[in-house]
Amino acid sequence: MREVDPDGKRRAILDAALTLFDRRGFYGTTVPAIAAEARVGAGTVYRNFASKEELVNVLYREAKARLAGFLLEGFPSGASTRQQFAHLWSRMGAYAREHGASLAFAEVHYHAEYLDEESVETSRAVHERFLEVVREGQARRALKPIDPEVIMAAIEGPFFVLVRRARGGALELSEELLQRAEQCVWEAIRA
Amino acid sequence: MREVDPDGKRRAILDAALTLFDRRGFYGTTVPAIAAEARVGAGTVYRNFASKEELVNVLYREAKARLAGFLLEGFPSGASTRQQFAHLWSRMGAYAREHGASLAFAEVHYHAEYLDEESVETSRAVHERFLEVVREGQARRALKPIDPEVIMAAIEGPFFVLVRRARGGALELSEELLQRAEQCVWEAIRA
DNA sequence: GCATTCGGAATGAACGGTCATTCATTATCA
DNA sequence: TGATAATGAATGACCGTTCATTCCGAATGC
Repeated sequence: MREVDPDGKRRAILDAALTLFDRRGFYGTTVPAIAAEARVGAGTVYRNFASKEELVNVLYREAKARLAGFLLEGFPSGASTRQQFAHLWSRMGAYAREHGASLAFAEVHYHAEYLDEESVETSRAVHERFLEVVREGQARRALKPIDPEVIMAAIEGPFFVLVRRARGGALELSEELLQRAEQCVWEAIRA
Repeated sequence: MREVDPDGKRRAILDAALTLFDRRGFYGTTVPAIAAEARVGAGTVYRNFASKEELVNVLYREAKARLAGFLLEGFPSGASTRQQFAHLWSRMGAYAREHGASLAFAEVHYHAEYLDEESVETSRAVHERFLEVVREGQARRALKPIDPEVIMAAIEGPFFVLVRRARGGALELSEELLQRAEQCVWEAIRA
């Protein structure tokens, strides 16, 4: 089979788009700007993606899937809920450090109107996967027996606020800070 | 003194802008669209605001100030930290219900590049005001003696996630849900 | 080995449309 | 009637997208 995109132009376009969408949002980013950042001609963007909308959707699904894959990598299915939570939290921290822009992108574009059905479905599926982890923790009586959405919000929420403030330069996402936060969040969700 | 803007056109423009910025963001909203939504001519927008940028900044500062004022209205300075927290949480819920768009606007535009120095300063000052409340709770040994930013994130974060999901139609911001969440958050931050 | 041919990849100037903003004109009212 | 408020068509810039053209490496013929 012939290799697709041997020069990695498609990849370069996706990376450039991520950088710019992260900085100025979907409407604030122009296709010529993406092309320039990727060092390709404007036409090349349209050789790889049907439209600016398709581009942002491909990027969104990729960001969501990559995040979910990263968090669940090495997930200790057999371990205690406390240990499972520690795993997820630590992976979240690592992901924020390594792929900050991608993380912010996956989070902030939640339910934007340019997201198509497939993207919304991807988002829903990823969310559902983590709800299952929460439900399992509840079944073991390790987590509070309340609406799983509240548990999810108690985990995601503080994390995203800290990541955002860190990306804005207001604080450093140090190991210690994340560990303090982990302790708080665990006390919020534990049964 | 002559009354300024007796027809409330400035107000109408601000309200229209909030509706549209909330729906499609800053770059996704056009000035003619704001004018149409406010039922004024496009030129009238420029009679009241120097530019689209000034308009969004005025709106942002107004949203931030209104939110802070609302939360601190009737704040029980003499009460226990637990009661102070209950007050803030309940006001947050009321604000989300009454001014959802304004709340989302004040939150999501955090550190957008079209915000000017004055807006950033307003944001910083409001944040600082709430940090002080946290520090007082820590001084009384009612809250965990950790970085106040973590405490703030533990409060704000879950709340904003729930509000966002509720606005997206994924769940209802019921009184019961908010009370469960309040209990979780309190356990996260209490000493 | 070298010249030639070939076809998809890449390009960026050009296009129709829309943007933020202006301003000549009209409407309003003290 | 004069001063101010309001208007919306006009403007120049820039948008997303197209497509005639160029580029480039593999295949072919000699």
